[in-house]
Amino acid sequence: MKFPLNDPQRAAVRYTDGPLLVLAGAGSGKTRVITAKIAHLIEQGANPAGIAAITFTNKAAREMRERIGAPLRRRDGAAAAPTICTFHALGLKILRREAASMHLTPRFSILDPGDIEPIVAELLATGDRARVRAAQWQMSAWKNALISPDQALARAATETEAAVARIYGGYGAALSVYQAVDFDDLIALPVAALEKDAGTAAHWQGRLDYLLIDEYQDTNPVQYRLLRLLTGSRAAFTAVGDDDQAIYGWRGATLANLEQLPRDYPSLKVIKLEQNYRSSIRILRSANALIGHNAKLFEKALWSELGLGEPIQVAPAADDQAEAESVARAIAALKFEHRGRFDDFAVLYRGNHQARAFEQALRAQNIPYAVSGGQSWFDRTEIRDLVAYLRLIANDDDDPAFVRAVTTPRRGVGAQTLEHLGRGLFAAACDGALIGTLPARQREALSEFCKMINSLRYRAEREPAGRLIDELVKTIGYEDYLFSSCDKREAQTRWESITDFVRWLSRKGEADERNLLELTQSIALLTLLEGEEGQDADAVRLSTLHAAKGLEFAHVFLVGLEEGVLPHREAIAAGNVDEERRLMYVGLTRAQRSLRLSWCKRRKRAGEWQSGAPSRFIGELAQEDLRHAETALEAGDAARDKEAGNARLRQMRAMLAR
DNA sequence: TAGAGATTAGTTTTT
DNA sequence: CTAATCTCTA
Repeated sequence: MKFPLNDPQRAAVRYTDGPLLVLAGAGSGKTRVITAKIAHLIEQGANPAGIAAITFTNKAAREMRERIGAPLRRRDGAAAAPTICTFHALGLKILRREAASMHLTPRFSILDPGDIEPIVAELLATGDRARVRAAQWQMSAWKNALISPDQALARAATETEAAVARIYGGYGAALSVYQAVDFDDLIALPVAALEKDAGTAAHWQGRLDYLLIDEYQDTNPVQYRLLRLLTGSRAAFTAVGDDDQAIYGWRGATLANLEQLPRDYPSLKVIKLEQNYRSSIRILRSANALIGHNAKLFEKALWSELGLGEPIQVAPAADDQAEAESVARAIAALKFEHRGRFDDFAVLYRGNHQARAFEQALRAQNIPYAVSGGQSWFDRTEIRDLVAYLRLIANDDDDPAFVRAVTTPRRGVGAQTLEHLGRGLFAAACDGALIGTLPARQREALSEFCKMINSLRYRAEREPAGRLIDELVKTIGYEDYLFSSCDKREAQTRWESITDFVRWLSRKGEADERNLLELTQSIALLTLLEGEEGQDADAVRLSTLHAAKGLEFAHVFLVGLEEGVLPHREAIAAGNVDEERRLMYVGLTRAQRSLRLSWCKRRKRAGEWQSGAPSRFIGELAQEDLRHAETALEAGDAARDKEAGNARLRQMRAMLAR
């Protein structure tokens, strides 16, 4: 084994006699344990193909694959590799095989929240996006908690909830008409398939010799059920997690899964990893002090041998712009002082929208940066356009994909023609009798469209993915469409992402030896092109706290530490401050050497200046390890006061005008 | 059908 | 106050 392991780590790697829970504190080397354990299992003679390691994000899966890659390849190059993927990717794999028992074609489409929004809007008969999203949110929560439409109706507490419950069943029906599933179904439907048929469960249990699961504290009830079904009575699994880093409660994750584990598995062995290899003593002491304010499930005390370290800086700023500027200056200074790299630095914040001020400030200082999180690469319009074609080629019941494909680029088919076709759009469009009554222009457009899709579908199983996608783009004249529908600059960048996408698909098709139809489904689960994300680029990371989990940086700037931001006001209102505290804990424990906390005295909210108070979490740290910046009144303050007064005046005038 | 102007709604985190 | 969506007009 390449890396030396400490005693508890080694114990966790070697223990394979039964279910194991590894409580891995921040920076205690949990990824090392998982990868070492996979290697250990294989050394012990396990079949690599029977091992699966499950993560929550693609990033984590990729990282683990990279870390496991080397030792595996050295052993026997051609042997089947262990499965290392996200929960959703595993669900997809299972559902592909079990689709029929769930009344689905194996070519089912996967719809993301953006695809689902119009469906839910129609069911609710509303154009109110906020309501639609709330409904999507609610139904997702029900699915993740294994609550059926009937149960939802029965227990709906408010009228709004009842209204959502009434469409919940219809939503499922709509998806099955389209032969489509949503993200939650990728876990829920495999669970249903495995529960429905003992033979199916036995099949998968037989295929899986050993299961490792990362970030166990972030599992939701459906995921736990899947875990139980897959491991069966043999219970050959290792769950790795840290209750102090549970930050996905809002997505249905529940610490009850962690509490429940020893009860469901009386023979469960628990190993704690408490030595931290990442942070200085001061950073760790503060993090421990903070998290001490939460009730704990398991007693755990992180310690470090890395030295006391620098005090943690606490600095107020006049507003978010001033905060960003001072962070940018501090980064420039530290970089100069340490001769380090830009990617030693991270700026972490609660919400994506907070990134903006920092982007501006860093750009002004010519400091390279990379924003993680934010909009997914596959969310770009042009990519969604192409993916609609792919979805339709794979699954002709996918009406939403048909609508998008047939109307982009414009080919004279609009709302009226679609109305004429009714439902089951693709079949209708290919139906000579049905379209016979349409004007010639529409009729020709539709039949040509159908011909193209059918021909591509026929060839998709026989020809390389790359060539087909290339041809598709040419056939539909997408380049011309782009350059005629938007200005040159934009068309250029969009066309570039199209060519990137085409290149990526062809490479992917060759590497995995998968055809276009098989590739189509996995696209829905991806957020980045592999190799993108400029991880090799030397740039300051701007990241949400959620997206920063699992990462580490020499210097961390934790910004926007105000009441209402962190802890977030919604969370305070909902009585969820504990999870916010864990979020802060995650942020603190990302830092290796230096940590700087900042908060804004004022912040603009919906165009209004609002005064802010420092987050209660600052007061919960180890005070002896903090160094408060001198709170000199900045010259800008007076000017800003005046501006705030002006804003109020403007608002009053606007009110009077109405 | 596209583009400009007006109006309006928004702010939590993501597979 | 933005950014995005909607609506109206050419």
